[in-house]
Amino acid sequence: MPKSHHLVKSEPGTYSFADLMRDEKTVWDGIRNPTARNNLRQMTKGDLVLFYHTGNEKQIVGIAKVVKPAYPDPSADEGDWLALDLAPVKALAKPITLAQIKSDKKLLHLPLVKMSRLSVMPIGPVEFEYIVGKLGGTKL
DNA sequence: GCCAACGTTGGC
DNA sequence: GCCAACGTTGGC
Repeated sequence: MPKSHHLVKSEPGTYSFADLMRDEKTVWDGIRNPTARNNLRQMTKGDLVLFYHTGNEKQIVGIAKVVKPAYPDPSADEGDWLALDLAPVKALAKPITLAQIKSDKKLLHLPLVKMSRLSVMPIGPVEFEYIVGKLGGTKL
């Protein structure tokens, strides 16, 4: 399966990228939205994931990777929900704010802009590279 | 505090 | 099966 790129959101007060760096690995569970769940299902081992902070920050702060693809969410009592395991790759040299994304024609179409409730979404390879490399000033 | 953009629920 | 009302999330 070809590699894909995604973006996940987290409230930094609940679980931040710094927490992921500290833990070295985490279970990404608790997703209760069908669209987000379907996106989780598309992610395979080794896929890179942008890590976005919601709330006061509203910015992409780091890159993570999938270390274990989707499996039934252990935190779900009922229903068809998925979790997966994430590990940190590196923090972005320069975080990219939502305002910056909204003001950039190349990124204006990202689901992040209009579908504010969606917590897991695909990102095209071109956009991913543009965000990480050009805007984020980060080399993988 | 309000609004936008969903998803869910329940009456019909 | 439709859709109005309500709930939720996240941004402004």
